[in-house]
Amino acid sequence: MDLLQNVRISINSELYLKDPESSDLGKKIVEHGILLIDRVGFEKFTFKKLGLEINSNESSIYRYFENKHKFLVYITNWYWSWKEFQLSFATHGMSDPGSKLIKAIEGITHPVVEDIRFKHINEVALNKIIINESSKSYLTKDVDNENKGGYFSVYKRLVTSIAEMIREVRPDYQYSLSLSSMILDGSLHQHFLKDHLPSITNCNETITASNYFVDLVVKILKMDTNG
Amino acid sequence: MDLLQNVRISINSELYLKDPESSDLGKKIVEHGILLIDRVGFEKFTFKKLGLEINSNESSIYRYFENKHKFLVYITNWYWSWKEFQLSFATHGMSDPGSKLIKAIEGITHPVVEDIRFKHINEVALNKIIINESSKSYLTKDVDNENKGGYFSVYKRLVTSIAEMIREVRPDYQYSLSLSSMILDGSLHQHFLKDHLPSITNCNETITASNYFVDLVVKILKMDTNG
DNA sequence: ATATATTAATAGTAATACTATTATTTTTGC
DNA sequence: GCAAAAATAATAGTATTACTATTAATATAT
Repeated sequence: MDLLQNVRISINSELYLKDPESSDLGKKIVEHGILLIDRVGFEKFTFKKLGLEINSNESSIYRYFENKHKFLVYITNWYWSWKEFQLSFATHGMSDPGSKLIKAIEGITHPVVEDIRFKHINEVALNKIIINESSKSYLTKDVDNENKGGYFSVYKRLVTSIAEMIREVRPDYQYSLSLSSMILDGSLHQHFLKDHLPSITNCNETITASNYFVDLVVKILKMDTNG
Repeated sequence: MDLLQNVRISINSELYLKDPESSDLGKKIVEHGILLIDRVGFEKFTFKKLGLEINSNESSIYRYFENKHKFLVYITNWYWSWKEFQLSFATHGMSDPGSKLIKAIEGITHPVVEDIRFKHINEVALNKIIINESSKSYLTKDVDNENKGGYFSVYKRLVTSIAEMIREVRPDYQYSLSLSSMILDGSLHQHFLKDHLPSITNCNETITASNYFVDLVVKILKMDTNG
């Protein structure tokens, strides 16, 4: 029996009216919602178009999600939960803080590959959404309220975990949280630049964002690289 | 005579239909447009509301700007042109590459203060827009076209200038462009976190974003700090 | 087999993001 | 000082968006 079969990403129930994982329609909404946002962008994405896409009705989608903003927050949370899970799996049992931190940074900065365990989620499309659209989920006038409602707690927990790994390597480093949050956000930004404004990044197919960020962290924390 | 009196920020003429600097109404549109976006956020901002605000008509504003997206790109360009000007002024004549770079990074990362030379622009409000809304100007499906049209050339030039300063300090550093673009974007991000998600940043009123980024660059480039 | 829950269909609303036309006011050139 | 031109304001109209409300049809569970 494959233990991983039973992995489930659970999401703050404030973000939906009816759990999309609880029905076929719900899963279809999430699956094709991701594909549609990736295709047309968040601004042009509407529940009406999504309804057409899945041969369902706009009003049926509204029974799962209040509005498209909450849908974006929902899939963003899914993504970071999934990343968090991957990370704890990849670094589990590692005793050397240095290698553990580097492993974590590589996990965060590397391009995403599909995860067959979640059939209705296209992680590659979702990752593109995270790069192009996810900042729109918090760059709003409502951010303080939504923060209180726990909308960003998964993301914050991930930043905190990596900050902890940083402090395990270098306890006297003053800026572990800022460095950690900068790596998460900066990695998305460098991936965006590589695709759209390549003249202002050194990252490309050969020099990866991973290379850049690992080098950065090694230098800042003055880590030994045995080689 | 004050030489600075004659400073003018000139903006890519593709971004407007009629130069807003050329009339009182145009300046009023820019002035109150900035204040209104700062107040209600870019999503809720409309030309109709702006018309009401300045006792003018929606259709009159449309004679200056095609749409609100181009207005955002316009004021973003204004901001980066202004920053670029400030920076070249502040670092002018500095011969030591190290102090020059640090001066530049401080200029980029420090909170903005009002510039009396531009009466119709509230730079503090504009800076808040840059932090909260400016990424929406390039996180669109049209970014590649708009990039070809030169919409982001000022920003790219600024990234390039700072990357050059980095290479003057450390010519063998491989990632000058990525580091430079990360400082510009990351600084806005840390300012945002300080105001809205303070649990995932070390930046606050006493430890500034400037402190963090100067320390970061000094460590990455292994710069001598005489002290 | 019927009650209950779920989904689909239809209709409707206020607001958005514009365009087009006409009227009025302001500027300017002579 | 007056006519022509330019700029602005007012009005009206459109397709789309982001929903809400109601009713009808279908699936499911006991």
